[in-house]
Order: sequence, then C-alpha cells, then structure tokens
Amino acid sequence: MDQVTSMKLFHATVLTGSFSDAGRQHGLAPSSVSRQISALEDRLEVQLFNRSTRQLHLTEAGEIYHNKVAEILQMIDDAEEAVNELQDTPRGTLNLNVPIAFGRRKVAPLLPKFMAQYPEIDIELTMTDTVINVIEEGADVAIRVGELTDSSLIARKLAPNRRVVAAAPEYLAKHGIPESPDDLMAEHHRFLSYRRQHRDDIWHFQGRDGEEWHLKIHAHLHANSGEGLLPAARAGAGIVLLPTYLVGLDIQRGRLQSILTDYKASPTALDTDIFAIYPPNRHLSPKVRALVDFLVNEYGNPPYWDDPSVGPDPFMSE
Amino acid sequence: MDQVTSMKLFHATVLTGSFSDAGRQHGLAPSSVSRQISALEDRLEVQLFNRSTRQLHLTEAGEIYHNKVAEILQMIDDAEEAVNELQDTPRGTLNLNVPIAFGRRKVAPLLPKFMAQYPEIDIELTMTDTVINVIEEGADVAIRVGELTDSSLIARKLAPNRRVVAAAPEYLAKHGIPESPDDLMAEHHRFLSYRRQHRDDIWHFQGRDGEEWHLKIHAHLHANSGEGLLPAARAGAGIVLLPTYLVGLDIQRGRLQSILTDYKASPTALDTDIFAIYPPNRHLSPKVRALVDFLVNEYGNPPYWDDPSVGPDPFMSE
DNA sequence: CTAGATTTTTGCGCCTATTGCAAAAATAGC
DNA sequence: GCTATTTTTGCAATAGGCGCAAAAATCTAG
Repeated sequence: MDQVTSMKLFHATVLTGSFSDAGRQHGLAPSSVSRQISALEDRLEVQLFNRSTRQLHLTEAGEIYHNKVAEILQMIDDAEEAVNELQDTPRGTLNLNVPIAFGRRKVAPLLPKFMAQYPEIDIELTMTDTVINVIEEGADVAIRVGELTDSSLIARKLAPNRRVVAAAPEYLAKHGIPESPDDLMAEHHRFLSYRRQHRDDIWHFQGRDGEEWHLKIHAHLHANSGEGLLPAARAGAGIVLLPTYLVGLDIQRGRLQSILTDYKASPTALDTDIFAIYPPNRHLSPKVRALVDFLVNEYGNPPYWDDPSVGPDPFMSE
Repeated sequence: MDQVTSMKLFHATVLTGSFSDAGRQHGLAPSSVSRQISALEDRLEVQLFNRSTRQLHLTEAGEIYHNKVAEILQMIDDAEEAVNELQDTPRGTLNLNVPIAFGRRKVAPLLPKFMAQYPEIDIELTMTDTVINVIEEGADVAIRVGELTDSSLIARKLAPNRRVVAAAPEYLAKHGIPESPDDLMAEHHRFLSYRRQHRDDIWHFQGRDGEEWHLKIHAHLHANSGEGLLPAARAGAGIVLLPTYLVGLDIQRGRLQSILTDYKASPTALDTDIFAIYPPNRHLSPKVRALVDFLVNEYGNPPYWDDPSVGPDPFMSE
C-alpha cells in the first residue's frame, strides 16, 4: 500500500469530514478512500475514525496521528519543492574540473563574469591534468582536451582544438620564415616541443592537397606543459607547435607569429576538440547547463583566440 | 508509485552506497531498487545519483533531498510509534458518558481509584440521561441502563439491573409488610413512583410460579429520577420500586427494607441490564478496555450493591 | 413516523504497476 | 586482458488498487 497516498487521503478526510469529499478531491471513488483508510488503520493497529454510515468522528489516536501526518505531508512538499527549485534555477555548488593550462587561461578568467551572472552558484574549481573519473571525483562537469576514453559520459564540444606552428618575430627575422614543412628540417632551426612521457617527438602536417609530413623533431627544450615552452618561444628561442588556446593571443598581439598556416598541424585523432564532459543524466542539473552554455557563448565560434578579428583577451593576465 | 517505499530505498541506498545492498536490506531485487530510484528521479525531475555501472555518487540535489528524506522517515516512524504507544498502554483522554443517577453513585465514586491505577488517563465525564449518539458526542464509551436502540454499537454488560420494592422500616411498622403483590393494593399503602413522560404508572411483578401482576399504582410522589424519590422513601413516606443500584446500600444499611423479595419486580424488556457501550472498532483502544474492565471488576458479580454480604459502600457520600 | 437521500461498506471484474529472474552492459580490480 | 561485481533492461507472472454497482445504515424532511 502507498503510505503517502493513504496519509494524504486521511488528511483530506479529516479536513472534509467525509470519505466521499476526500475522494472527490483526489479523483478517487469513495470506496477507494474507505479501503485506504481501513488499510491504514490495520497497519497502525489503531482506529482513526469512529464511523457511522453517515458520518465520521476522529478518534484521539486519529487526532494525534493527524497532527503528525499534516507535518509529514508538509515536509514532503518542502523536500520536493527544494529539489525542484534547485532544478529550476541554476544554484548550488558547481564542482568543476579542468586541465591546468586551459583552466588558467580560458576558464579561471571567465569565472568572475559567470559568478556575477549566477550569484547563487558556488564554484569548486579543481585543476588537474591527469585523466580523471568524473563521477568518482564528484565533479559535476569536467573540461578535457581530446581525451574521450570514458564512453559513458556525455560530451559537449566547447571549441575546436587547433594547433599551430609559431615563433617569435625576432626568431623568424633571424632564421627565415619556413614556407613548407620541409623547410623546418633545415639545420639551423631550433624547436621547443611539448612531449609527454618520452614518446617519439614527431610533428605531423597535412597539406591542402592531402600530402602528409611526419617530421622527427629534435627539440632543444622539452616540456610536458605548453606553458613551459611559451616564455622561451616569446624570447625567440625556437619554433613551437601548440594549441591556439595557448598561443592564439600571443599571435594576435604580435608576440608570436604563426607560420605554415596553409598546413594543418598534428591532425591526429587525439587532439580533436575541447569538450565539457558530464555524467549521462536524464535530468541535467541547471548549474551544469548554465556553465557549459556560458562557456560556449563566451568562447564563440570560432573561439576568440582563433579569431584574428578579436582583440586581446580582456581578462588575460599572463 | 509508493513514495515512502522509494524514500526508504533511497535512504538505504545512500547509506549502503549500493542498490544491491539496499535491496538486500528490504528484501527486494536490485532491479526493483534501481527502478524505484529511477522512478523517483523522474517524478522529482532531478538526478539523485550519478551512476556508473559499478558505483553510485550522490548528486547535490540528492544530498539535499536525502537530508529531508531522513527527517521525513524519522517523523513517519515517530508518528506510528506515537499511535502504537497510545495503543499499547492505556493513556490519553477518556471521554465517558453516563446517566446522572448511576454516574453519581456508581461511577464518580470509583474514578479516584481508577485514576490512581491509570495515571496517564485523563477523564472527561459527561452525565446525561438523554439517549445520546455515542459517536456524535465524541464519547469513547457510554454507560446506559437497559436502552440498546443503537444496534451498531458494541455493548458489554456491567451488572444486572435488578429492581426491588422497598420502604423505610418505620413505614412498614406502621402499615404492615406486604407479603404478596396483592397486598400492595390495600387502601392504606402509599407509593413513590418513578415515571417518565407521563406514561401509565404500572408496576409489574412475576412470581416464582410464573404468575404475573400488573398493578396500576397511584403514587403520591412522582419523579423522573429515582433520586428524587429516595429522601421521601427514607423518611417513610411510602413504597418505592427502584433499581438496586439506587437503593441497595440503603437496604444494606437498614435505612430501607426490601419487601416482596420472592417476586421479580418489573420484568420488562426495557430494564434488562447495565451496559457499557462503545463503537464497534476493530481496534478497541486500551483506555476504553481499561475502564470497562475496571468497572466490571469493581462491581463484581453480583454487584456489591446487590450482595448483602458486602458492607456499606466505602465511597458513598449521599 | 415513514420515506427518501446520502454516505459508508463490500463484492467483483479489470487493469496497471511492481516484482523477480535472467541476460546484457559496463567497469573496477587483479 | 580477464574476472567478478554491479547496474540496467526485457519479460512473464502476480498482486494490489481502482471503479462500478449493490447493500447496509442512518440522517433528514415532510
């Protein structure tokens, strides 16, 4: 038997003083109400009403129980309202996990605006580069770049992950501007390369006609973080191949100069796009939707760091 | 869907961290738990858990809801415990309706002892001689003498309602002691008679051999309450025909003398017995049972006012 | 006091919803 | 990579609730 239903019917019966009226309120036949109350009495082993065929009178036990029931029903309504409210408007604590570099440059600077827009959302920001189990870490949403191993999660594309080759204007003035990937192999070029876990250091290129290059690079500086390469690149220490979310603004500002723009750099499966990933819930929480929508909107398409017409990032503080 | 069941399962799932364990606790298959929680989520339109196939993690909404649910379940338990407790031990307010004369003499004097025995029972005593609707008046139990019109009520016999003919010894010394109903018709006898609503004033007698008398009495004092006749009877003003619960103690004390004891007085259907009547509940409340048991026990069988071996009523204060 | 009306109760057939089992899907740990 | 455990889903059986209609009972009006 449904306890809440019986409690609601009992409540309505007390208020209306009639099984029939209570049934009318709940769209039930009087017989159903009668049986529900009887079942409730049997379960409680207490008489709640003294009945005659024409009228009802609350027992003392019924009165005591009714007081409690009224409170319980109120609490149930409150509980449902609480979660529904949470569901309607973006609020609560948003647990956000982002990669360190991307987070520092493209997430953290936007948070003040987001928080101003959604004052009822508290943010718990965690920055890690390791592949995490979103659910296990208790994150509501995570941002990952080109790593979609967890098939059960839902991913939404935030921006393309475009990689470009670039160097400081001073470097190019000194060593010349490569016009083709082949030019990179000239002896005098120096490289600053992102490398993780000592894999082979190969730069891939694809021409407009489909032609491919796979160049084994010897770099004078290796780092497992693109940000470790940036100062050297800016200082003219060599050529880098990095995502535009790292070097886009340097290029727009003229601190770096994009080269080999007619070739697509590193067209591997790994670095496809930048995604927001979250658990596959039938009921997506509004706070998650709010953040993702916010980021998609702020980044734009193409993202502002890929769009030469966009000026310097107003939030940048590198 | 049963909301309480789903709340209990949700609660158990949060505590155990597993649908399977929660199901084990409640004797349900894991699949049922899974479906119950899913249905609950659909109803609330909120994701309560982030699931992987191997583990569960509470959503923020789930955490909020769980706090409320824990409280609600606690309150439901409390409510059921409250009524059950009320059911186990006699307590609460006992609404008692009794006839005026009987109540004054045979109920009220016993209440102090009853209240000492059941300190948790409060008593609301109403004394009326009108035929009442027990349910409508909100009485838990009523005592009636020989009036059982309401067939739907349960009646329990408290004592027989024996009527006797009596007069003061002084009266009998002056007018003689009648040995047969016929003797009553002698001219010089005077009568004090109970009469309600101006009905014919007929005293009925039945002899041991079945012989019957129906004597039309002319009374010098009529009263619609036996108690209105008593002072006159004690003063020797005439002969009364009254229930033993009114005159029994006067007889035991010698203030009145029972006559025609070999004849059964007023063997009509109306004055059969003294009953406690209460609504026909499947779940009789303990306080009612306590009172009825108490009265039956105190009155004894035969009731002390009918038993010559019993001394004066220790509670009497007439 | 009688008759009608209203309300509760009960019997019965129907139907929906829940359950358990088994299989599938998926993942955590070894 | 394999195994074991857990969630999920399909499916059939079942139990429980529902409405309708009739019965029982009592309040009310004339």
